[in-house]
Amino acid sequence: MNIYDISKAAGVSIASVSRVINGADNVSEKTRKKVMDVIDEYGYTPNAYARGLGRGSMKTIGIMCSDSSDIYLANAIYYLETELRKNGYNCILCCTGYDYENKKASFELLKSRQVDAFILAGSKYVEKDSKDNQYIIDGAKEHPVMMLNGYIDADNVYSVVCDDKGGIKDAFIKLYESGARKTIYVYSSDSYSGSKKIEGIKEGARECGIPENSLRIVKGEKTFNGIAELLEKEYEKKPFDSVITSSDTSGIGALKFAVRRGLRVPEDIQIVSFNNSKLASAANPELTSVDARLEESCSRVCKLLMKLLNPPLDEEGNPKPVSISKKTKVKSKLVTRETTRF
Amino acid sequence: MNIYDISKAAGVSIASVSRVINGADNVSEKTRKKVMDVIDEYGYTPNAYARGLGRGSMKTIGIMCSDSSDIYLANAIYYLETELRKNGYNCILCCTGYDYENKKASFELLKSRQVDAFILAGSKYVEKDSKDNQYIIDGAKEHPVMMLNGYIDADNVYSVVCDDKGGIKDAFIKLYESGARKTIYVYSSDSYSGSKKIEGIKEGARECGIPENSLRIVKGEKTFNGIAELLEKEYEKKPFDSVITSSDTSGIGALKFAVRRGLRVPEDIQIVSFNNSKLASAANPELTSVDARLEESCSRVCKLLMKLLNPPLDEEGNPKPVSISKKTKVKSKLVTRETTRF
DNA sequence: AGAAAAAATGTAAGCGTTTACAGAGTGAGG
DNA sequence: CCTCACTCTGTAAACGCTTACATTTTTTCT
Repeated sequence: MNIYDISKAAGVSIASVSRVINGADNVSEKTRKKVMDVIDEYGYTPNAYARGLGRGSMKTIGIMCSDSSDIYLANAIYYLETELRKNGYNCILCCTGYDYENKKASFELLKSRQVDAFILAGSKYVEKDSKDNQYIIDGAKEHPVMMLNGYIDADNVYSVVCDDKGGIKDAFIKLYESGARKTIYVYSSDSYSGSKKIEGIKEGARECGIPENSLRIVKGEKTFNGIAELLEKEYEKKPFDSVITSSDTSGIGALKFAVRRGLRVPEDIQIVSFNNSKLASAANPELTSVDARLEESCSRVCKLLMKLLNPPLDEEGNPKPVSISKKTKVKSKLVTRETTRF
Repeated sequence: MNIYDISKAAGVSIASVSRVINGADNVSEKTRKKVMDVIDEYGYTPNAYARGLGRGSMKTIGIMCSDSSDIYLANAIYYLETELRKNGYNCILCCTGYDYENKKASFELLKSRQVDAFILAGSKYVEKDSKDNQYIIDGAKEHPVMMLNGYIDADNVYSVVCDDKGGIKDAFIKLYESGARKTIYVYSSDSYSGSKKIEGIKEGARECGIPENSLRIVKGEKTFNGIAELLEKEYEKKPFDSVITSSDTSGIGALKFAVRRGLRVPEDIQIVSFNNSKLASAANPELTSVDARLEESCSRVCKLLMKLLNPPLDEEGNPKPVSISKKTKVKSKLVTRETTRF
């Protein structure tokens, strides 16, 4: 059932059918009705490839994320997909894993799918070796790239990032004010936001008058037990009275450590995690967590993207140049629950 | 940069270029090299629409799920997407929500994207009014529909379901054997698997010699607090000594109830949840949970799909008819942790 | 060396749309 | 009644690929 079938059945030309299904305004009511009747009867759905070929845009966004089963990213995908679909765009999802080659291959793949734009969700798309970001920079020459919680300085690459640094800094200071003097920071991945968080810790310490060399910053495997065991070892070395973690998953790990060690939370040890995902409120006791304002961030990403892809037109029908800042920062917010004394 | 540009630059015909990029074996090494060199130099990516148009398949699977931020579904999406991509297929994701009209609209949308098949992930796609499944049944006439944890009896609709009934039944019996005599079952959605689980409870009770009318089965909102408050009310009415929940989210709710009420787990009250997602092991104490074997189920879905879409060929190159059972059941498995005495 | 078979390559016709442009129909104004 | 302007409709050429079929080149066999 294609446009020819419909045109034949309705006794009009394919151009008229095309006009009707695209809601053009230069079609007579009579024709519109004839066509619609036939479509309703036979249940025709236009072929999106042919459309894409014909008009050069598929109204499709490629979303890359390392692992959609990560609670944080799963939420991001949900927000992004829902919002984009409202705007008439569909999403092709690629779970790329963490490996550079795979990430690059996924990008190419989405390119072949002629996506109108890319969204790189999560902070894993900024490689340490900046040469390895080249494929993104090149890709951006054709289609805009939006980075959620990542940042690369390049043409046509835009970022929406959470204020990781500020969020962590606030947490550190709050802990200090509530009496914590021996805080340990646990993180599990080196990434754009990862380094910002470490900056936050350092800044917080500075403001509290803690010398940087007495700061404890450790890296562990991003699993509940991985973190719990890491903290166990660290505690053996030297006890601490509070933990800040770079994710809720690690926060849960910290909690498990405390339980196993028989430490009371928050009396003996305070914990602040990051993201404020479902895990934070699922925990027992519930985790105090820095809310990364994911929904807000995703909504910004979509809004910027729509502006870029459908720029407003001037009187003559030419797209007006839009000025969009390359980096949008979303303020994080500390959500106080049961694992802290403040 | 299209196939003509490449063919010109390489001094061969577009057919040869096409053969090279599709890895056909009837190309001379010389030609292949010429073409590959040009492609490497200019960085050509074939246009997937044109390909789809040309060969009638886009190698794309449409995945529908109600809410990709649900931990269970997020995992499913990850497993499905990863596996399908390994087989050369891409996924278009649609988060449809729970509303019938939206689900139907999403299905149509994927149809217009000419997906080669549909995967309906989660048990929310079997409507109560069976008329409302018609769009799926009709759609299946064109492209196979795979249901993950749902079942509709129709041509070209295939199901992979977890043995919900058996899993819940086992949990019930285990609880009984460990001394539980007043078990309450909490669920939060009516769906295909939802009704199977209730059957499981009833069967378990029967085997333990508990009369069906003394069985407590209650329905609540699928949030931590929603479930906790529901149980609080139920406990006021009449205490119970064990809870089975239809999801880990509800299991966490049950745990919150116990904590607030000051009940010791598992001494005063035992809890068994369902799915064995990350939430179950994040909980404190960790939840005993029925593992729905999601990874196994997803892998089955993909394998079946690949068989359907790429049936083996006989000597003459015609597709051999494959016989695929309409319903594959995956055995669930009880994972014992800290919220039960067994 | 020549014929036949096999392999490599090229040509051209689709695939189902969109859209510029041309053409037909309608109504108003002179 | 003719012309002009306007609205509506149709024709045909893209869009970038795949692939059946025809043609050319190479290899094999006698």
